[in-house]
Amino acid sequence: MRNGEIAEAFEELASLYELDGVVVYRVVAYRNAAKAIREAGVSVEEMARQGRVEELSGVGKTIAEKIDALLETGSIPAAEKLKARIPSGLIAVTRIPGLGPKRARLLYETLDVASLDNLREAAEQGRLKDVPGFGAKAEENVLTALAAGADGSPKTRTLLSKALAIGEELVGALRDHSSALKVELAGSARRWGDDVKDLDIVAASSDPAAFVEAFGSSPAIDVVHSSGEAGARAVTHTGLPVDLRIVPEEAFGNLLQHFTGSGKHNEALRTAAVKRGLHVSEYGIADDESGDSLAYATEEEVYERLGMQWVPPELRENRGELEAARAGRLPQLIELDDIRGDLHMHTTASDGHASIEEMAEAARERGYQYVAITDHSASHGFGDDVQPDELLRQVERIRALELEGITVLAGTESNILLDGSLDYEDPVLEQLDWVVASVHTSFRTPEKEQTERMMNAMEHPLVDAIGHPTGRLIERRAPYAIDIDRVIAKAVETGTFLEINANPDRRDLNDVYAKAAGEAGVTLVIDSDAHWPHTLANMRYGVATGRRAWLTAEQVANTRPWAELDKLRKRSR
DNA sequence: GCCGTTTTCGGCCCGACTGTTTTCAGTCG
Repeated sequence: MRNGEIAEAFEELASLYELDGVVVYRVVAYRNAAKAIREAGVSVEEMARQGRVEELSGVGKTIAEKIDALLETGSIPAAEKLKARIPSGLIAVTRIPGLGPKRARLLYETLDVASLDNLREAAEQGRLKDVPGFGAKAEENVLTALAAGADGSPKTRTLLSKALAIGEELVGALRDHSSALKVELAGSARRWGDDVKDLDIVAASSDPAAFVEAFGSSPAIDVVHSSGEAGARAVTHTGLPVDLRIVPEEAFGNLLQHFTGSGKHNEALRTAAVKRGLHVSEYGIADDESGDSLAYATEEEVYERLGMQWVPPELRENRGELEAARAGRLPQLIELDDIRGDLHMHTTASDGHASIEEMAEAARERGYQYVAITDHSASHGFGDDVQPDELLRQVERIRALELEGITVLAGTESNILLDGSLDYEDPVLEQLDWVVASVHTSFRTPEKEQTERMMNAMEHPLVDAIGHPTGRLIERRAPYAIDIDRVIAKAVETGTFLEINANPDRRDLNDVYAKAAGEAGVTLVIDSDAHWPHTLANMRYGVATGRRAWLTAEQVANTRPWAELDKLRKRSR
């Protein structure tokens, strides 16, 4: 069973217990365990088999036993028992704004509301407003939410690249406002997560009223729901919620820290601070001993006051960054400027939209020293295939190029066939400078075969890197079934690089797997997979994933000049 | 239910808002 599926079972269990009314800390414990399982980076099923799940922070004896039961029988006995008493349809009811577990439970007990359909009926018949603690307003809010399309599913998220396009535009315009003192994008966008629920903008302004007014009349903003001197809540034309918060400049550091999150990072940071008699909020840090509360203008000062290094936003997920920051041992994270070349891109020979020269020139303008042209291969289909003779002609053209200031490498993104072999013969591959191997077919192959397919490909002496190793498309397609631990181990053993594909729809390897790979000693490459000259700029999403994976420049091959990278790969061993 | 620079028991972040209330519980971020 995959980590995500195990995590989901515990999230459901937490919701059921919450509806049952157990002490909140038990619910929190199950949710924390679910998060730890989801982000484990290695197979939790495998850990369970080895009796090691309690090594995960947040998993103790009780939850370990429940994991065992889940893996053995396919369900958690406690959850089955609860479902006999509490309809699981109530979980959807708790996702209606304004309704939480307590109120959903009350509706179940008084009105027999066990699903969203029941809820709609009760509200339409005017029965909701007579329940103690409810009123006309509550009933109206439920009907409004249902009419607006609330369907009890978790909130929709927006791909980071789409959210950033809007957020950077908004922030840029607000910085130009005459009253702007400080303006920053916060929240998960600042942490460079895969996707975001909303945009958080924090600001200091000499004239908050005028500033909020300017925000509300930005071209990207559709409706402003509420606004005042402290900020505003609005929605863009694309339906993305945006929160603007304003504080005095002297507390800007506290506000930025608070709204950058993550929630889990802040929670852990505050819990640790309380033990030292310090209380952290978005307004300042209160000290039990002196009795006063101090505000800080910068985040650096906030973290310093709490006795630790400033934590880069990409690391703020409560994955060990607080311990590292206290010990002064945060890694020196890779930066976009460290990248020397891009080793995965397409041209019109396959499904790209520009020539070799256009791609190379755009890369040179970005300051790169080298690029590899890696068009799709012989079995690719969709009319985008490149047959061996065509590839060899492309190699000749590349060798004959006369471009100043950039090295163009002849490469391929060769399909990994079902048996793990590539779709070019070795004599063809030997003519190339760089080989990326990727899975583009048979996504639904069972895990064992899919894993062995990829491991076989890594055994090939000419395969330099595996492209987008899990095949996921964020929000659109789940990763194919693959045992990532075995893939990582094989990458270490064979000296094959694993790619972080920087396409913002992919970001594959993801942060969790890339961190596991880095820790195991895998060398990674970060590539744009560009199909146009301008999408070479997607590199920043890959570097962000690398930063979220705690990677240093040292661990990423293409931070080196080509001659050095060349010596690092398996064919030079 | 988990966990330990205060602890193997007794805690477990902080603040704002809403709607229903005579002082606050529940929800949300």
